[in-house]
Amino acid sequence: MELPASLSLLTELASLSSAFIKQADRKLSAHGISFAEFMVMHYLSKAADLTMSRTELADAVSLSPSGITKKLNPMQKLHLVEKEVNQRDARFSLVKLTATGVEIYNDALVSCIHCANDLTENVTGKQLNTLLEIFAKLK
Amino acid sequence: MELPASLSLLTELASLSSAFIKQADRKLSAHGISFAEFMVMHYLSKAADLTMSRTELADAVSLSPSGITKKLNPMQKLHLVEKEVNQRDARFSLVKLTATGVEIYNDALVSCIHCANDLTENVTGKQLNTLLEIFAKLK
DNA sequence: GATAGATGTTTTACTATTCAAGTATTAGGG
DNA sequence: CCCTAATACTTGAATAGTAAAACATCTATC
Repeated sequence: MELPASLSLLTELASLSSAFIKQADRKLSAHGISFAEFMVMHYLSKAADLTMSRTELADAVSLSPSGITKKLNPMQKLHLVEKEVNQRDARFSLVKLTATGVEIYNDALVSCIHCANDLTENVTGKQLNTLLEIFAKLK
Repeated sequence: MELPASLSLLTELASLSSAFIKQADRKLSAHGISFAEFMVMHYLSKAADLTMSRTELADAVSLSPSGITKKLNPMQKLHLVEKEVNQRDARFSLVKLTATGVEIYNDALVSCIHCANDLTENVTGKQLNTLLEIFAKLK
């Protein structure tokens, strides 16, 4: 029985991403952070004023509301990020990447780029771009 | 600062796979199974005699040795899979998809294919195959 | 054929994540 | 104004995963 390509995509995507994330985790452990924490800092580093709302951030890194709280708590204690309460509406709070956070992120970024290059060494730059284009349609 | 495509691939892969798996989980919950459990049954269903060694299976679904034990335990209680001890070497044990397991898997497969089709509706069949070819090189 | 080491699995302790319930704050209709 | 409802976040309980230690079984050497 022949299974559809869409299903293969789903299963291969799951398997590939799990392998890639494990590899990145291993590499980033040298910087004392997980891949998930790297992703938090990555999105913050690209945001205006290094600041995002918690819900935006939660969406970006695919975490639930409680998930983002629990992920950010230890990062605050390490002074990688800081919380800012919105003056107009105290329910909203903002998260900002600190100077320390920027520093650690930049170090980790170098490792993470190395890791990503290693993981993709068997495909050409053109193929990478093709992948990214198709990924954009899948969102 | 321009980030390399390899890094974008890593981050997009993580984000896409997380979204896809959550969608599949939602769909499969109607059958009382998680996507991870579906994947276990999926690999077993393709194996000769519906049987695999635990380590093969663990590798296939990207779980640690202890992870596969904990995943299989409840599935055995539900009689979806059964354990068979290897006669020659009692350290090795085999996992087999039961008749009940096959039945549940086939039902779930239909849902999962629907789900995969929905998730990939914005890309052409040709693009899907391109993705799969490049994924094969990334392994 | 005893014993040391290798190999596969399970248990234990810990981390990460989610859902549901609880808290805090704001907005809007009487 | 004040109460209700909506919104953002946090906490508590439960689930899923890992790593490391423990356990069981086999292999090979003396």
